[in-house]
Amino acid sequence: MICVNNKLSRDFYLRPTLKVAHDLLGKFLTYKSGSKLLTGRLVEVEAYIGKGDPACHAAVGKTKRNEVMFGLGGYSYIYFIYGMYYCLNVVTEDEGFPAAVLIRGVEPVKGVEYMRQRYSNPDKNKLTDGPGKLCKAFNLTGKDNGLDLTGDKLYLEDCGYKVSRIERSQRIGIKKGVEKLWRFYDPDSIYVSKRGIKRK
DNA sequence: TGTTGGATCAACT
DNA sequence: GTTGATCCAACAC
Repeated sequence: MICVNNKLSRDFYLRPTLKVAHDLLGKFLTYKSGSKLLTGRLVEVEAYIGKGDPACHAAVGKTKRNEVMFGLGGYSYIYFIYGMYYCLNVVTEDEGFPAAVLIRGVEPVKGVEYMRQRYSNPDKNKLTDGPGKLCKAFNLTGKDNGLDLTGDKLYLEDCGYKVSRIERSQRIGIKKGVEKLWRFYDPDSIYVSKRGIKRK
């Protein structure tokens, strides 16, 4: 799949978060790690919207950790969790409205051998089927928080790929706001996260 | 200054 | 189905 400089514009991210989440499926995520180019196609995402969403980090108000979510859409929000993992989010909507889309799963497209190097088990097959795993594979950490997604370090592109089916469900791994059907995924991909499959 | 729990994953039983 | 790994932001004191 050839894809040259077709980055999603700022306007893409400034739309309502549920629309952005839905439209992100099938888009290509690229990260430049040194001289390496790492790319994956999005297959699973979740929306976290505003102070009224109890599962959203912004529900407690603006803090040092979540402040990028309060800013303009089209930036990365990366946070550390469970002492071991990072999670990548895409900030959405206008400045002052805190919302983001969590990237939960991608299909590796480019740089797979480099992603594999980051795991101790060299035979590991599924490297990007889960939010913590894909950050590890892409070498995304706290240093990449707040990056401009219309820039050159970390960005999303439309490569003309069309997802044939999109399904919707409850979000995974949260205790509050469980009733909202704000998770979107491609049911035909094997890179949908394991917990995501189990919890149906 | 101290405590607590989390948008996870892998390795167990 | 359960548990351990392992950090830091948030909040209570």
